[in-house]
Amino acid sequence: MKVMVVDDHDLIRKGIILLLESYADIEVAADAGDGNEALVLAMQTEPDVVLMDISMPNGLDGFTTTKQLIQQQPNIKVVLLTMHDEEAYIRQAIQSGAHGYILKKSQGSDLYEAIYHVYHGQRYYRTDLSEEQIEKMMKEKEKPVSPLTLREQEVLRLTVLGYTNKEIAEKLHISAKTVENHKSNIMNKLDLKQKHEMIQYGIKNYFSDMR
Amino acid sequence: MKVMVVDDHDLIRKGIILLLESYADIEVAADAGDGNEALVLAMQTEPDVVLMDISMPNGLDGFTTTKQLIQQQPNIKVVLLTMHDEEAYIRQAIQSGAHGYILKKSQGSDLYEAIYHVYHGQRYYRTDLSEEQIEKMMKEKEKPVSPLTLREQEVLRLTVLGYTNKEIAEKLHISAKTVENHKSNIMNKLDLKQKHEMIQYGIKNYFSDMR
DNA sequence: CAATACATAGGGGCATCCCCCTATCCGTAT
DNA sequence: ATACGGATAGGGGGATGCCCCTATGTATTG
Repeated sequence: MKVMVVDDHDLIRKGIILLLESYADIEVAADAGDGNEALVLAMQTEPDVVLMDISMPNGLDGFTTTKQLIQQQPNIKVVLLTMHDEEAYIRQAIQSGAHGYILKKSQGSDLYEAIYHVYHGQRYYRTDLSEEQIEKMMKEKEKPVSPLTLREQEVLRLTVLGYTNKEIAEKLHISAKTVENHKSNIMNKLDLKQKHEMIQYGIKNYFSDMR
Repeated sequence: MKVMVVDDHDLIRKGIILLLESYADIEVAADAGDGNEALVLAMQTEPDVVLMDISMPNGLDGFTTTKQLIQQQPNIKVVLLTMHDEEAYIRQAIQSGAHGYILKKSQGSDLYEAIYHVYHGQRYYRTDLSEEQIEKMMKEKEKPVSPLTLREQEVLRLTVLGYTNKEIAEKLHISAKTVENHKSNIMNKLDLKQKHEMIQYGIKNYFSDMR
């Protein structure tokens, strides 16, 4: 099985490569430090399976890269690797088309298991969520990850970062009044009464891998 | 050199162990998944060098564990491993007494370098900060990590979480006016002009490993 | 075709925040 | 002893935010 490893942390990537190479039937064909590099190297080396971290820099995160990779090489299998075990992450993983999902805290043998299963065309999601929940999410492929619209998400993100309505309005090229409306719609949709509930919802859902 | 590896992510830990074992003069004597386990195993196996992640669960993070480890075994050397390259982290590392500091994004060879140097009694801090800045921080061992007072830090933290002045005042049992004053003092101290700069400073310094 | 969702924008009004002051009390350091 | 930093609190005024309302254009969907 030809595997490519994608992770922006050099040290971690090297360690994972050694882990993979300890299996006789795995060959690490390439490794990349970001999404763009991954797309290029996948074309050149044509790996069977790509093992990819979700948190990556330069705007091209693991989800986005997975989508593009599968579009580019439809037969490629992708296993996402992350420390996050939250519904929003798993839903995004499913919607990105990833074939596998494993946690950094999981056992070393899960890594091989995941690659083996997806190589043979099987799905492999190892999370704390139940198989039923995963199945349900697979059937809801079109359901938005967030109850908020894209615009509302942008407004919320900028609000968490402390920008005033006026500043947000300038950034998004709309009027401050519209920003107010978006905020008010967010509060209604999520059935929130106080500003701090909205901020904390935003932090939890859009900044959980802040760094 | 007998080395112990401490990281709560099993997969990452196993990878790093393989990386270390590829060096002939390094022997991985033990590995631990949290701070408590690390303290116990360090007693039992007496490693020369401990390579430890900073972000760890159960309240006992890398800094705290380092302090306790050095108190328990004064001849032990600790190398901290993290993805954070920010002044606050490095200052805390210095104050915890850690002998080395390397980033997950750094090169594989830095890992060996760090262990080799601290084993031979030298300090090894590989960050984007200049050697002068590190030297300065070493001389300021007692200086608080934050330029803000404890009260200001509390106010900032609650502000980031979206609480209004009135709500913060109630939580801290002070008047809303005093909260305003603290905020204004924060802005002056940090030489900030806009609210979002303060919020983002707060996020960076008090919520960087949110999850 | 009608209904719905989404993004846009404004009016009016009240609450809150932010900024520039002044002020007191306490503890520590020079 | 005096000076300084830290925490507390208030006045006044202008800016901003938030809430309730109305309104329009577009796109999608039943």
